[in-house]
Amino acid sequence: MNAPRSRRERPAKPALTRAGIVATAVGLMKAEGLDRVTMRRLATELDTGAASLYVYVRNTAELHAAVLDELLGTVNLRPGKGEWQDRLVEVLTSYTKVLFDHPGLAQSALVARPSGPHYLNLVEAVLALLSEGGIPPGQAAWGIDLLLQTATATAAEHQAGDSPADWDLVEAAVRNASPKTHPHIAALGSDLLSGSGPQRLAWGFRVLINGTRSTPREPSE
Amino acid sequence: MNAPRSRRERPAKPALTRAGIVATAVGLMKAEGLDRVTMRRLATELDTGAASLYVYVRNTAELHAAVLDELLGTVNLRPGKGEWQDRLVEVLTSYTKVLFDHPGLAQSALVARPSGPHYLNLVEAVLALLSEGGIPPGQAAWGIDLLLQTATATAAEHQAGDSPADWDLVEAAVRNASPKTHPHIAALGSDLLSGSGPQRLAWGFRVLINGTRSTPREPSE
DNA sequence: ACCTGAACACCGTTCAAGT
DNA sequence: ACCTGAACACCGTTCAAGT
Repeated sequence: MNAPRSRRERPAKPALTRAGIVATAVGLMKAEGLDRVTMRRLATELDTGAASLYVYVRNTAELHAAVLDELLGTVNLRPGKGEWQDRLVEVLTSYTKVLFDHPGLAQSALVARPSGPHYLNLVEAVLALLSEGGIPPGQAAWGIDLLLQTATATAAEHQAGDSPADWDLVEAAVRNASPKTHPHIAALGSDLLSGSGPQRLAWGFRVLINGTRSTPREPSE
Repeated sequence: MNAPRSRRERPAKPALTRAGIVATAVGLMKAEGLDRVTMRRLATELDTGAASLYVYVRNTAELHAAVLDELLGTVNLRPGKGEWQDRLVEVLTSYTKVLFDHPGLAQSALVARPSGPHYLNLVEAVLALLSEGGIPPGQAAWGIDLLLQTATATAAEHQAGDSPADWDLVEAAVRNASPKTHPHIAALGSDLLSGSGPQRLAWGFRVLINGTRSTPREPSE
């Protein structure tokens, strides 16, 4: 009890810093989801007014981007042993899972192009694996966007709606497709919706890896 | 002048119907963008209160989905002559362009799974082309998701931010990547960001078509 | 049945004024 | 320089009350 304290015992309001704001935002997001990470809600959490945050953060989009990069620090960039393709799928799956586990995060990754340090580490790790696999550099340079975009979009799609009602609609639409007007949909039927999420995603990554390897960029490009 | 009219000349407020609401929403979206298609704004346009719309529309997400399907009616499903791959890329590019031309639409397509009649027509057209190309049905059934998702995500990414500031950040991040810590990023350098949007997208579609053709689904799946 | 006004519970962002 | 309260201009959705 030797440190001097202010007269009244209070939760000790810490000085505002960008790092502190982002850290609080990450905590709030883990607790309540990204859509609750609003300027006003966050300000309340920090025991201040929303206006004060604008000294450290340009706007809500930038705040969400900072939260995203923080979370990307938890992606597993060092997969186990195995073929380079398997390890690549492992990294991409880890990335997808991080987005998937935090509703709203994938959405924000699609809208505001990530460029934080943890995102760069992810890009580097994926490029290293593509290089190890002998993918031509030009194709790797364009292919990585496709790989990360697919991961991000899959995460955004598969929990954004959240509501199974949407899925019921899709299922009904496929089932009710007339063989007259939509013969191919009718023929494939439930196979269009078959497979678990992870199964389809892993297959999708293989498709992209194989396609990137075998599809040259036009000479003029 | 023979039809009976109400005493005062007024802009003739039409009775509310779901079709009328959606049509007005489409007009509003074309004029001001999807983010202005709010319940309140739309109600003002229809000269009523926001609460009235809830008789015809479950919520904002459903309204946006209806607007999306309306717009999908303008996708070109009957491309010219040429190899099936080229025609497929043409259809997908048309779809991407429709989303791209209407800010916010792609976002909404990612969040609320489309299942309207025009969307089904698009799926049918793409499946027909994959079938014509001899893609095994099982691979086509899963591949179509990948194709449409890539189109949607690309549209969402490339105009959502809208701000070139985001891109400047990415560019700076790539340029400042140290060869020590990020050797592959440094080695590829500007090639990571090279190419026009349409060039990269067309290449991406080829990657997916080639990959879908050459990547079998696991027997157990 | 359909429509309405009012209410509840929120938003992002700016700005003049204070310390 | 940093922080604040108040204001401006909005949101989605629900509900009791009217026609």
